[in-house]
Amino acid sequence: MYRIGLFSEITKTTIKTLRYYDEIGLLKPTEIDTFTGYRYYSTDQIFRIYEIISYRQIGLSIKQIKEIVLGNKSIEDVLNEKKIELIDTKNETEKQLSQINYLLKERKEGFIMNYKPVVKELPECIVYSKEMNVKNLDGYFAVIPEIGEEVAKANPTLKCIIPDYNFTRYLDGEYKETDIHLEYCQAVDKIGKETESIKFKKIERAKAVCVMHQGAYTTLNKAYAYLVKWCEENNYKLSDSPRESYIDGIWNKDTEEEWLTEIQFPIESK
Amino acid sequence: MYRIGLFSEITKTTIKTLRYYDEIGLLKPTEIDTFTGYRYYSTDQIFRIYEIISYRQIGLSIKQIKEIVLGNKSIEDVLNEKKIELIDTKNETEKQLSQINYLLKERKEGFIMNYKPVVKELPECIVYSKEMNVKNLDGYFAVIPEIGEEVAKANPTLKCIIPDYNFTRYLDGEYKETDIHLEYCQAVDKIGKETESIKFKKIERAKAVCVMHQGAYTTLNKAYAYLVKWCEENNYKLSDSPRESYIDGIWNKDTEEEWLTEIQFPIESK
DNA sequence: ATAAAGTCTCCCTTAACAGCAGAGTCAAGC
DNA sequence: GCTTGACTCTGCTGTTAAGGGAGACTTTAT
Repeated sequence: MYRIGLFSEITKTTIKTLRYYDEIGLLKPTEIDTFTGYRYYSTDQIFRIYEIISYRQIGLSIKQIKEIVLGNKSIEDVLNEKKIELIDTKNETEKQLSQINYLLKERKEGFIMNYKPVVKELPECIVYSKEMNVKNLDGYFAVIPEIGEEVAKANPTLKCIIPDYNFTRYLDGEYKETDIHLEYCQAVDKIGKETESIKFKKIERAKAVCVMHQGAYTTLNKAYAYLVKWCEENNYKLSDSPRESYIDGIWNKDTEEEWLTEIQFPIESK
Repeated sequence: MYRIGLFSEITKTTIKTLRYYDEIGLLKPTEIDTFTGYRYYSTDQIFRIYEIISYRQIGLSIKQIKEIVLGNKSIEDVLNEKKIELIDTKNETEKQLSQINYLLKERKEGFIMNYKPVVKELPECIVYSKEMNVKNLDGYFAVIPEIGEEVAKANPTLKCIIPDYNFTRYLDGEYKETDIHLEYCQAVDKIGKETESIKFKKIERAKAVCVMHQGAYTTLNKAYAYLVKWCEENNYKLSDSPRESYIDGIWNKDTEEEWLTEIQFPIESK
C-alpha cells in the first residue's frame, strides 16, 4: 500500500488530481484511515489510474470516462462521440488559423485595414422590397422615403421591426458604378399588401461575414473589396447577394463622417 | 442611445456578455443612469463591440483582446502568440484523433486489447547497470539479486531511489527469444564505484509510451507487439531501447497472475 | 392604473484541477 | 522520549467566459 505522495510519483499524477478523482468518485483509494484520513493506494490502482490517464490523453472528459468506467455507455459510443467533437475542434482551429494568417499577411504587406470582420447569423425576416435599375447611387437614397410612404399608404398598420433593419441588395454579382441593378429592403412585422412595384417576401436566415463602415458612402467600395478578399483567403463562398445595411445616415447624423453602414456578405464554407 | 436589450439585438451579442464586458472594463456603456443603473450604448459602441467579437472569433482570450484594445501589446505580437497556441492545439487535436481512430479500428477488427497506453515523461535518473547476453530469460531473473549484492559490497552507502525503479533494456532492436542482448538497470541516489561488469550511468529524461502488464512474463510479448503497432499507427518513432520495469513480481507476490510490469517505449514524434 | 416587458444587482454553476492556510501525522535522528 | 522536517489532511479561493435564476425596480403600452 502506497501513501498518496509515492503513488503520485509512481503514476506521474499529481496529488491534487488523485484527491480530485477520489472526491468525484472516479478512483477511490483502496483504503482510507478512519482516524487520520490518509489515503492508501494498492498496486491494482496503478492499473485503474492508467486507464483514466489514457482516456484523458485522448481528450475524453471526466464525465465520459465515468460513463465508460461505470459501464453506462459502450467505449465505441463514447469514442465516436469524441471523434465528432475533435473534428469540430479541428475545423474551428483551422478557420481561426486561416484568419490569423490572413491578418498577419495583411500587416506584413502594409495593407492594414481597420475592418473587423465578424461572422454572425442573420435571422429570418419579412421585408417589403423594390427592385430597381439606377444610373448611379446619387438619386437612389432620395427615393427610399418615397417607397416608405407608398407602403404606408397601402398598409396603415404595418410596422418596421425593432431594431430597425433596412438594406440594399446589389444584384449584379459584380462591382459596378453605373447602371446598377439593386433592391431596397425594409424589414417589417408582417406580410402586407403589395403595390405594383413593391413586393413582400420572406428572407431566410443566413450566416454572413460583416464589417461596419464608418463615413461617406463614396468609400464603401473599400469595405466591399476587403470582404471579397477576406472570403477568398479564408475559403468562404458568397452564397447570396451582399447587403448594405444602414444604421446611421443623413436622417440622424449631420456629418458624413458619422454615418454608419454595415456590409453583410452571406456565406457558406467552400 | 440604445438600452442594453436593443443593443444586444443589433450586435447579436447576449445581454449577459455585454454586462460582463462592462464589469471587466472591456466595453463600458457610453452612459449609465446614476439612479436606475440602466446602461445606454451609442452607435459608436457597435464599432467597439464588433472589434471585440472579431477578435473573439479568431480565438483570442479576453486578456489578449484587452492588451490590444488598451494598446499594451501590438496586434502582431498577440496574433503571433495566438498562432503558436493554435498550432499546438491543432497538433494535439490531431494526435488525439489519430489515437481514437486507432482504438476504433482495433475494435472494429475485433482486436480488442485491454492495454491502456499512456504517454508520460520518464525523469532523468542515475542507475547502476550490467549488460549481458543470455540464452533465454529463465535464468536471468535469478541473477538480479546477485548484481544487487555485488554493488552493495562495493558501495555500502548507496541507496535505491524511492519509489523504486528497476528495469531491463532490450538492446537487440528486434524481438528475440534466445541469445538476448540486454541490460539490467537499477535507479540509485548517486554514482558509485564500478566493478568489472557493473557500470554507473545517467539516463536522460525521455518521453515514453507505457503500458502496464499484469500476469506472467510469458505473455509480455503481447504488450510489446501492442506498443510496436501503436507507435506505427500513431506516427511515433522509438527513440531508444524499450524498458521493462518491474513493479510487482515473485519477490512480493505469490501468484504469477498478480505480477505487474510496465513496458516503456521511449518515443519521439516522427 | 395596471400589466407586461425590460433591466438591475447578487449569487450560484460550469471543468479540472492548482495554490495556499492551518492543522494534524509519520519517520528518522538524537 | 523529543524534536525536526517531511508528508498529508480539509477547506477555501481562483481560473475562463460567460449562463441561469431570484427578487427588486423601471419603463412602456394599454
